[in-house]
Amino acid sequence: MYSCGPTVYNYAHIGNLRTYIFMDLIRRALKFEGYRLIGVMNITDVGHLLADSDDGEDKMVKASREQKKTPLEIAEYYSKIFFEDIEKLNISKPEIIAKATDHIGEMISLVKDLQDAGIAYETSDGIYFDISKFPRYGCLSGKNREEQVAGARVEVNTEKHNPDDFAVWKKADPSHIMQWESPWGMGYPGWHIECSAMSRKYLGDYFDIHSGGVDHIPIHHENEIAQNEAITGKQSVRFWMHGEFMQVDGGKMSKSLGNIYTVSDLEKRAYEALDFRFFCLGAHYRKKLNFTFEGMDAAKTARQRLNQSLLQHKLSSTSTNKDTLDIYRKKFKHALEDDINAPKALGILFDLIKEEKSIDIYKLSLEFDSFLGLSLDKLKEEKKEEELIPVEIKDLAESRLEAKKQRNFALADELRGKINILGYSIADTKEGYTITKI
RNA sequence: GGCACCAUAGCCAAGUGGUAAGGCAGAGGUCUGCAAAACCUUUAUCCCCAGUUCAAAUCUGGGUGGUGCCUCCA
Repeated sequence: MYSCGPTVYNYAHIGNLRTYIFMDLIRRALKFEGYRLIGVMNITDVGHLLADSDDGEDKMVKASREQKKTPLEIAEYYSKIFFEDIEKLNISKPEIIAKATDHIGEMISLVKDLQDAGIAYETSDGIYFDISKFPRYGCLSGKNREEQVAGARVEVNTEKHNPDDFAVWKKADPSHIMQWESPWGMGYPGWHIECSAMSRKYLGDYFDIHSGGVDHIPIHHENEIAQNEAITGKQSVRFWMHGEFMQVDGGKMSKSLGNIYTVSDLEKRAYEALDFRFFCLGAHYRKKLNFTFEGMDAAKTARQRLNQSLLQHKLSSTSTNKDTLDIYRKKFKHALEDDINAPKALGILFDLIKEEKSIDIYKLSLEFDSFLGLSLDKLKEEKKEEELIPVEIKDLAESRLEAKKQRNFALADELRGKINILGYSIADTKEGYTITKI
């Protein structure tokens, strides 16, 4: 399986992350079903152009200029954050992580093969893929090229044989920060070539699954197919799987609207990364999902209750009969097999935990969690903060307990008020009380 | 302008021919001195119109509304 990974020039936002959660769900579903899996994900640290597929500045170069760091520093910094983010989200790391800059040789070699086969040609500014040599071009998106108006928004490059020909290699002028030696002088790869070169290196000419965001269908993946298949003449990818976009407040996410959020933005608002994962699990991957903080609140509460309930199952010594468990197991498996229906699977888990408390249900939930990835095996036993409660507060709580015992509720309520004002809340339990920081 | 997709309770969201999963919120209740938490119960006929069918949220046609893409984007 090959998955389009991040271009590490900025923090990953919740939309990006939804797609990686989607990738993770494919991976987990396959493993749940007992498949062995080799997953490859690229890290794009060069060659991803900003303006359009052939012209404009490289994203890495732009970030490097703006942040006054070298492209390498930019890539390292954002890669690090990316991997921290996906770890928090319980996104399993693909078996092979492939950095574009580590594979320039493979890319050059592929470009050369294309050129030697007469599929790519040289112009004054680079090597271009000739789509007239690949009649199936556009097969993935069903795009009819005749209907597209060439150059409607992009100035037509007169050296190109066809308007949709795209660069597989760009020649660099001496001032360009990132460039490598090649048969065509100094230059750098086109964005699309990296995925072809790296997927072929690790997975061969034909592999099972390729995942990515829906936005990649019309250009990036069409180009990838062209690069992969023009030479071999054979199908390269068995299944293309695309994750739908996330929207925010019913519309597009964009910087100008200020509605792009990162994991740390969510954390600042007191959500855990797993609340976001839970939120994503609530919708099918092929459907747009509307992100709102109301929705995040719902996810957060639901997850808390799920954990709470599971904790009770865990502590139970009762057992559940096998047939009942098997029915749930079967339903859950069926949901996964139905195009990875995570929302349905989640619903089944919620049905399951409503059964009578039993250790078997806890165990089965852990099985389910190997797909859901909600860290159900790491339930918080609470109480951790007990130690951090100031003595002052503890004294007030003790006084309140004493007042309660003497049925002096007026005093008890007054003391509770004081505790609240000091930033703590107190809740009574059978044994006594618990204090938590507000 | 072209191409897609979507439209299910207050909100999010499953459901692709057989009579509406799940979550959040709300309401009622249990528990509690009270409260909080927790737990239990409860809340829809599926945008509109026409058609196909014994049977439609699910299929077809026509509306209406929304979103996305057509340029880099997960």
